[in-house]
Amino acid sequence: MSTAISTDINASRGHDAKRRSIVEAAASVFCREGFGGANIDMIAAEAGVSRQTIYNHHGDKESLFTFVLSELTERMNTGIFRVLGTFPENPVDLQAELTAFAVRMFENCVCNRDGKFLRKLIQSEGDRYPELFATWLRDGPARTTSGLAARFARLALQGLLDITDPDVAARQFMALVRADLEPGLTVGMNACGAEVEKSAANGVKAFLRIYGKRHPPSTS
Amino acid sequence: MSTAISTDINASRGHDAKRRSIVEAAASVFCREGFGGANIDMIAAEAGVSRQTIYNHHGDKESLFTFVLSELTERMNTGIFRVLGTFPENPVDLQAELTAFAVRMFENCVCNRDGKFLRKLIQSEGDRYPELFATWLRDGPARTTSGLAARFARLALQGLLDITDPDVAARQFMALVRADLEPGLTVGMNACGAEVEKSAANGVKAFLRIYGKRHPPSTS
DNA sequence: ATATTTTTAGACGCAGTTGTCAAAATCGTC
DNA sequence: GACGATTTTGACAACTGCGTCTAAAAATAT
Repeated sequence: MSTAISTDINASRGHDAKRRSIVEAAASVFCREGFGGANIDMIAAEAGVSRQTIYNHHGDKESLFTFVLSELTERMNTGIFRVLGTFPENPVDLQAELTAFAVRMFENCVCNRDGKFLRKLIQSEGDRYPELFATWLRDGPARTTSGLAARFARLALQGLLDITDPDVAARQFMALVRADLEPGLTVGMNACGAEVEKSAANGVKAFLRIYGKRHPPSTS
Repeated sequence: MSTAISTDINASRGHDAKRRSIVEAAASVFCREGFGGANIDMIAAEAGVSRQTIYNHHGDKESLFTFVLSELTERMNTGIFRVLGTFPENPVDLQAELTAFAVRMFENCVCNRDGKFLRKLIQSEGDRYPELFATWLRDGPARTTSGLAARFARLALQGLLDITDPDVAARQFMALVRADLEPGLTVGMNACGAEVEKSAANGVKAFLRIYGKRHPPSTS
């Protein structure tokens, strides 16, 4: 029994290393060349394994592709929810903390390697795999929006924001903090740090002009 | 001379009809399959012409692709600037007119067939053709933003808006009116009329809470 | 050290694609 | 109806890529 377990664990050392490098390489090549343009030899070369190993692990090109897609989706989602957990719950400087939150969201989810790959793969091949696409949509953006909405609702209850529809507010928040990065984001470019911070700052400022509590009119 | 000209013109009747149908079909197939996945036979079949005709017109697959891309870019840009010309200059109901403007922009540029195709082609193959991509970026989104910014600046001068940076305002306008349509737009779906109007209305309302003139505080 | 599993390398058949060619068919015009 | 231009058809060679197979090599477990 214990032997069987240790066998499993040990066998998966180099094994899983190859598995991972295959996924990385496949993501990169599929992303660069599209599903139709990618070929297994490229992926094998980039992964540093033989072509046969890829076939051993994943059967065929299509299976490899769907595996890569679901892998990236899962990774991305865990990242998103980890960052969602850092949403300012009891802010003292709402503007600064929302901006920092937005920057975290970008750097860890939207603008990193996985985010770029996933975005492009969904964009270019989403039609071909409706199930994977639906999964991504349901577990990713949809839950992100509602998670964000819930947190904005909480802030509204605390009297820090003036929100009627939290879902709309959440979508507008995402749209605003990325406004300055378009159309680069749409097109696969990854924004660098300074741009991200500027865009986030602009976006949050605008967001607070929409939903921030109006200062009671001082008798000036 | 006149014969030569008339020959040219007449010869180009069915000729240009085929030219157009080739471009349409190529756009559709490239968009669906990616450059690598598309093949000339598909395009020929969808265009209702023979494969040879495509080679006669465009030389090879790559030339056809770049031709399609520049054709779509040009079409899209003329559409955008036509709509930009309908921006409300002397609005009586700013919110309603901006909303209608946003809807026009979507229905004529972003959400129509060409818009969807161009977006997807730029997304998936933009890296491969840096020149075409740069042209698109420079003549399309960049000029759209600055054209929009100029018009917002005019409204600000008229005292109808309270804007400091018109470029930021323009980008935020675009981002807000499409906020409810994400991530569908990113992913190639075309929104239907009702969704577009709702999203535009929400976006414009938010935009005016950012940049609308504050009503002078009434002594309530 | 040995047995077992995994990986590699190379060759292979097969199917699909590209781009070319020449002859036949079609179209528009006079 | 005859003419010139365009399009179609079908065949072609060269190439590429997928997926399979086998024997050798390497890694791993016992």
